[in-house]
Amino acid sequence: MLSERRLEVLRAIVQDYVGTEEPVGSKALTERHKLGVSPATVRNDMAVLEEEGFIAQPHTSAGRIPTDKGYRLFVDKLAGVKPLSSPERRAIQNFMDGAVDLDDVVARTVRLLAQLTRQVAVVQYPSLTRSTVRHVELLSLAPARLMLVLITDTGRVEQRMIDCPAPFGETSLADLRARLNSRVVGRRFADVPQLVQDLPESFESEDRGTVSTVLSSLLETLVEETEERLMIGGTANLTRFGHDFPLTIRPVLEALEEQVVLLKLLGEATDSGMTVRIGHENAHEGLSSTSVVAVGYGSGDEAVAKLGVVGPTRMDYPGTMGAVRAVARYVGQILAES
Amino acid sequence: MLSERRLEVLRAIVQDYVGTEEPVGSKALTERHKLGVSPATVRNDMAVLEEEGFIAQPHTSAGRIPTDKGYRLFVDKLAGVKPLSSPERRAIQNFMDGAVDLDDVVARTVRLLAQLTRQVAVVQYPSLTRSTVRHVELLSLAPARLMLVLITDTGRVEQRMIDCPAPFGETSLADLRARLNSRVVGRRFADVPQLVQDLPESFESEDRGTVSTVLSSLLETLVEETEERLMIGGTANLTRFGHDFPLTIRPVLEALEEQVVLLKLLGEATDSGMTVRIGHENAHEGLSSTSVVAVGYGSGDEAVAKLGVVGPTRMDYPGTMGAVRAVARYVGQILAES
DNA sequence: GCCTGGCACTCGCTGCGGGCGAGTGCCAGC
DNA sequence: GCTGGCACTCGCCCGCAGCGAGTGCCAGGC
Repeated sequence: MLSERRLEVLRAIVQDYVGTEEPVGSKALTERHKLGVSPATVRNDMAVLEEEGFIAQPHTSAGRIPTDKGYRLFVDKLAGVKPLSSPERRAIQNFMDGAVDLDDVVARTVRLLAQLTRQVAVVQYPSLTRSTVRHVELLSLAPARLMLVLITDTGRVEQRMIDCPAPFGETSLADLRARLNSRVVGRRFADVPQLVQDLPESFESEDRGTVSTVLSSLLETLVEETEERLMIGGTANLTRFGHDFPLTIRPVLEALEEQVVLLKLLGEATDSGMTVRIGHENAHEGLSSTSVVAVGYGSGDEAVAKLGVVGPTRMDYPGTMGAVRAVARYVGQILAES
Repeated sequence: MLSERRLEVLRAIVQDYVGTEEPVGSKALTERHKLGVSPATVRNDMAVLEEEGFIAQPHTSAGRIPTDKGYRLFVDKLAGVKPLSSPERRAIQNFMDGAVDLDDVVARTVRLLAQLTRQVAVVQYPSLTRSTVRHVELLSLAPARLMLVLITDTGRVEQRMIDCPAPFGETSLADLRARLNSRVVGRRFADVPQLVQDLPESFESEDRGTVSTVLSSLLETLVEETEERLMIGGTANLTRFGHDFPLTIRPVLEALEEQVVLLKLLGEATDSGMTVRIGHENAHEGLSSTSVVAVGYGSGDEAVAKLGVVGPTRMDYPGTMGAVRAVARYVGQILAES
């Protein structure tokens, strides 16, 4: 186990390195932090920290920089979550309050997060699986052509065309619409399949085919749209990455364009509480020099989606975590209100 | 007026520079192109071209690189549009044919364009103003709460909640729905306001308020949603920009995040035919070292939106223009079919 | 036993100077 | 008007030396 002071040294190294982007040496450390010991002592501590794998030297006879493992320890044990300042809180409020619809909420959230953290922001749209149904509508566009519209409690709308096996009368349509809604409104998407399972049976045989078609279309929509969308922003912040970044930035931009990768990334985050993945902890190769800070957000007590930021492993973890948490809470509130 | 050969020299310079990314000298030129004259002659021609502002030297005693003006001349007079190879055409077809809905079409188009041109692709969603109405639906969610759903011929769906001043009966609702649709289906969005102007008058006085509310909501949707959306992709290609790109890439990423900027950019492109804006011809500061190749596309004879790519001024114009044009045509076809 | 000052050593960074070579401009000749 | 020749420019590369931040180790002191 590392002594108290050695942890303190690690904390100081992380803080200084994050601030200056340059390897930090023993002398500079004792000058900038009141450790109460001499550089020589710090050097000994550093040697131990290096042996344990928490810090490393880029070259012999250069200062030390934290390793992924060092950041991990820092995040787990040494750093708290830094609450936002009240001007920042007010800024969030002002920025978010003009949002008019779900797209707008998500778009504003992305911009806000990117600005607050000065990093790349990723916001997942509220997932359908965990949402509940507000309304299901069926429109008759042509005698044998229907349109299915699904409205969620988070304000999202999905639509889909249906070609019916046989013409479907207005009354049957109204009937189906009414029964469908009475069963599923207010229920979770995940529960819908069971709830509608026996619906076709209660219809006349001539309509049964169409009803089945409609239902399977509805279920398909549920499945398909469960693959979730997301929005990213603040990619320009990648240019603050470091000096050598042609090589660094490229794989990151590529990863960011792969929605699948990002969704997986957010998906890996635990449901509750904040998740921080540092450097190689990220499964994706291109993100091995980045850290991901993610947290779930939701309109009620449960998370319906996640948001977070992607930045260099050398990032201000307490500040970033504070911003991510604050934004998630606020977005949750907004969704709950609407 | 420049002689035939001098134009030929300019063309050779552009081609070589685009290929090698390095200033091109007189000797290399005569070796790689059969100009039939000696390097000395080419030097004289280069001196003239430089005096006229078509090429420039980064440093004294280095090769020449084309200026914006040089590229402009190249694009206008010297370069054709290079048609795609048939494998490329087939690739487009394969790639686009699996698209299931409008979002998917746009998403695939972006990826395709980015891959073909190896540049940043920008695709605007089909604009509502020029689209026509396929269907308007009104749903009653609660006694005094309606939902308006608007479906376009390009497959786009917009929805909006309406709080009514007074409860609105099912029959009145059906009536309004029918009359509304009979007036606007198949018409252009731009024409809708006139077409529905006198609708409230034909209703009972007790319903008139609600009808007006619904209509104004409809008109609002039209106006609001006319502000168009777009999708971008291939930003990772920015890393191929050049050697010095921290400074180059940053303003470009920033500009790309400003949807307004991009929309303006595409908006400036002429409606028909391809538009190429080179370097400082772009109004936006951050894009002064990029060129934009844009073209309109549409489901019928008229353009409903635009798409294009953003890349370094040093780009393969004939190839890029060919790819952009081919993709635009193909997307147009797909939209027309659906 | 732990901390400290001292000391020799490492090694990346910077600046300097010279040689190289691609490229140019000019000029005289065809 | 084209060409070969020639002197010149100047950016780039390379090697070298000096500097200095930083290290590891050691002997001595609390």
